[in-house]
Amino acid sequence: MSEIETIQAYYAASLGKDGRITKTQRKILAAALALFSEKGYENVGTREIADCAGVAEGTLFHNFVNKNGILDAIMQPIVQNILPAMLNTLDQAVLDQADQTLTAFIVALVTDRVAFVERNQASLAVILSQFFNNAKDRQAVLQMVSPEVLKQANEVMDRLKAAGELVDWPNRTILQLLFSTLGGYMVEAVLYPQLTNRDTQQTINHLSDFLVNGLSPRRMPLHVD
Amino acid sequence: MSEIETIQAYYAASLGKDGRITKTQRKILAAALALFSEKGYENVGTREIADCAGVAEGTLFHNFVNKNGILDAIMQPIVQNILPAMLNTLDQAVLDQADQTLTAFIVALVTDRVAFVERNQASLAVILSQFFNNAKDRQAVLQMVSPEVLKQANEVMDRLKAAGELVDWPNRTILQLLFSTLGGYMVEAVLYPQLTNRDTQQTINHLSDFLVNGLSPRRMPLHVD
Amino acid sequence: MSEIETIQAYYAASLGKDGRITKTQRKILAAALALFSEKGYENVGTREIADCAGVAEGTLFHNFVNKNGILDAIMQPIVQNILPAMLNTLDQAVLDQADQTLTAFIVALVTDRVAFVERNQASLAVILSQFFNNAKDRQAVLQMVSPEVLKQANEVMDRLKAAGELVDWPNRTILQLLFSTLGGYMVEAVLYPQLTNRDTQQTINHLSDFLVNGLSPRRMPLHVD
Amino acid sequence: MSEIETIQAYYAASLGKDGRITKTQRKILAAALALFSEKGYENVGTREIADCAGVAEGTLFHNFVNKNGILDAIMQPIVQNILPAMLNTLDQAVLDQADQTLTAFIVALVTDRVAFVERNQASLAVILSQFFNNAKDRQAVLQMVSPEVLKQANEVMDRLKAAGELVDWPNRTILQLLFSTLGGYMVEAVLYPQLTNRDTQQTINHLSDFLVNGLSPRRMPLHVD
DNA sequence: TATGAATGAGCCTTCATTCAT
DNA sequence: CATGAATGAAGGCTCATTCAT
Repeated sequence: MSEIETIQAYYAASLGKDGRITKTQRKILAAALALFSEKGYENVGTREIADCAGVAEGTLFHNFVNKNGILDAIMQPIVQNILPAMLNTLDQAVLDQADQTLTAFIVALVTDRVAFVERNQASLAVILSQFFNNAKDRQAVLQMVSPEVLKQANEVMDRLKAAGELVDWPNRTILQLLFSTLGGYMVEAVLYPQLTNRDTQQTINHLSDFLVNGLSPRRMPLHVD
Repeated sequence: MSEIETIQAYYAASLGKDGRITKTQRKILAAALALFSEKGYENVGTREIADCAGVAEGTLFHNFVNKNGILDAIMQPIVQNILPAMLNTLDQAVLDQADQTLTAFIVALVTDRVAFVERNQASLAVILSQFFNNAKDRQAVLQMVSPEVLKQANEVMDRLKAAGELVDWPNRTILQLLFSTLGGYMVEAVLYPQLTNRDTQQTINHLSDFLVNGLSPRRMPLHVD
Repeated sequence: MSEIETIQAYYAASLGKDGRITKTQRKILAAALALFSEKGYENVGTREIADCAGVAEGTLFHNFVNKNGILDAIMQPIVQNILPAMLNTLDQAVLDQADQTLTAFIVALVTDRVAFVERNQASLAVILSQFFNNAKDRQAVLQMVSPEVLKQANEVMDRLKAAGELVDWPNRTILQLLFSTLGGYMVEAVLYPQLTNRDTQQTINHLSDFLVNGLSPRRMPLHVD
Repeated sequence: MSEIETIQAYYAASLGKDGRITKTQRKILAAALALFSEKGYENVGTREIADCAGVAEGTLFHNFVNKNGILDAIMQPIVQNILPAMLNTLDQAVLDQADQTLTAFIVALVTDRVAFVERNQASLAVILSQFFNNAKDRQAVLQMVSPEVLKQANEVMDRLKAAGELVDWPNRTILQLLFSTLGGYMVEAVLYPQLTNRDTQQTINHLSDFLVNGLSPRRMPLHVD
């Protein structure tokens, strides 16, 4: 599991490394995160952010060039970490175990991601919103995901298929089903935190069970007339 | 399956009934739909819509009161039809068959929804965007889904559970997994139509297979250490 | 006292003469009068007038050319009658009496005007508003007062001065003081009808007494150090 | 007499105290005052004000929040000073003299107000216009006059009545007649400055004479048949 | 004559951004 | 570095007016 899983932690860590993130910047990012996740990027003004952060409006532009720069600073760390961290989890789950089962693998993944979502609700809400908001922003989000990461993902899936633990569908299809299930959970957790099942362990069980059954190799194929 | 599944068809039908939707209104809605789905609601000006529709700016307000009125006119028919149509499909699938199997049920549902998504890409993109954009709009979207519909959904699931065809989890959980899988497909199809698998039948097979395996009653429960 | 002292009466009379004012026009004028007097000409839209009158918006322009045409139709009758009627009153008061006293004169005038104001509150509110609203409208109001009328006013005052009943100041000054006193009453009555003294007779007495004492010829001039 | 009797002087004074009124604000207020008094608040656009003041349109809103904020900034100082200053004049006139006569009192008041009007023509035109324009604005104007001021006014009048110098009518009636006479003068001076008698001293004499005679206690009441 | 959909100029206001202090 | 007054383009919306029906 990646060590840095929260926005705050991320910036704290960056600060520790080379002091790039100042106290002023953190105040601004915290204010912007709260406002963006509540009202949407387009519906929050720079004045509002400045007021809420307790700084002057000009300070925003000194530190982040653009209003969009603030958004980037919020999204980047998450987007750049979410997938690598996920893959790392997969990898560890497979490598650490003597017998590489889909079950162990899925459970590890789900457990990891559920925890991640619970820790980064606000940022994820912003990212989701941006992702769906318009074609240009969507491109930007996707380009943050490096091709390197996809290669790793394919390797993991191929290994499981070779072990007879994963259904023999295209990796792309499997990835999409995986993302759908985890994404569906994320959406509910992020948008309706108060409605979501509080019993985290049960949630993990259901998601895992569903995925394992859905993605195990079939003994007999589905018959459609 | 509902007869009216496309925005255009919907308005045409309304027009046939009582002439409520005029030619002008349709021109505006078509222009707005194209622009909103491409650039996002907030990034499209009323002037732009008017130009693109070939009418004066004032005409927008004459016909839809608000910029937001245009959005509503785009979203309402879809939102109010998407879930009822889905349930209707479920119901028919269960009732029409002598032996009520989960397979028949899921296949019918998936087939129906895949077709629906392919026919309403643009509108769905707008709805997705709005849904994630901010808390207030999200509320509006959800309130368009009547409680009546949820009651019907529960009845269908209860019937399948009684027949020993559906895993014995809370309906809420099952519904969420169902939505996740279909939603994940929808998101891909809507946002990246050019990347999506063109082989519709195969897509339906994979989604159905995944869901049937994932939601069938377990012979032996998942074992977690 | 002039026979036509109310807007409604005026239009009814016009209608009787040559049928110029139709039922539609009266509905429009009634609605416009109510709205203008409450919210001010600029703050009332043509749509609002049309709705309130129960006609289509286009009908307003068929009947009155302009939004301004409606205003004119409301103001004209009052403005063109207010001064002539006033002078007529003065004249009658002076001519009817064997001994032409200022008292009889003032009492007649005040009685007449108080009654007039009480009958035409709404229209007067509109006229007042327009009068003060901007220089151009003010010009328009004043040009509705014909020079003929002013000549008559001067004749009346000269006659009273000759009879030793009126202070020997310029007619302009006397007229202004007269208007001030009556105007002040009018403003209060028109703008705060609920606050105004309900005892009409006492009001008349005070106004008359004040004017008679103020405008009688002085036995000894005011001494200022 | 209050020391601050002109808009310009007022703002200059405020500026002196704590620098609240900036040069930019004064430019805007001057431009707005000129335009409002000429064409009426509703008929002046914010663009026009900005152009005329030599600033950007946004600057208006930066400094006064609203178009209405500009109006308030013009009206407030006058409205809040006009009545207090008037009462102060009354008070001084009565207290300063050994023998408290109505004459001295009225002359002081009239002299003071005539001077005030001549100095604040433009602002008064705006205030008059607003006052008559619609019910809501009228309320706003009246609420600017504190009840404290009315109490003082009553005290002054009671003192003069006790000294046998003032007619024994309700204070409300006396106040209304006083306001009518001064208001009538003001209206003429404000709306038709070029028509108004330039001989200020004579104007003061006529107004004073008229008021003193009109408001002195009667030796014999007016007889009406 | 009456209608009301269509018009488009103009309105007030918001907002990200700049820059002198 | 931080400030916040100034900017002006762009925004949504109102409104009197026109005109085909």
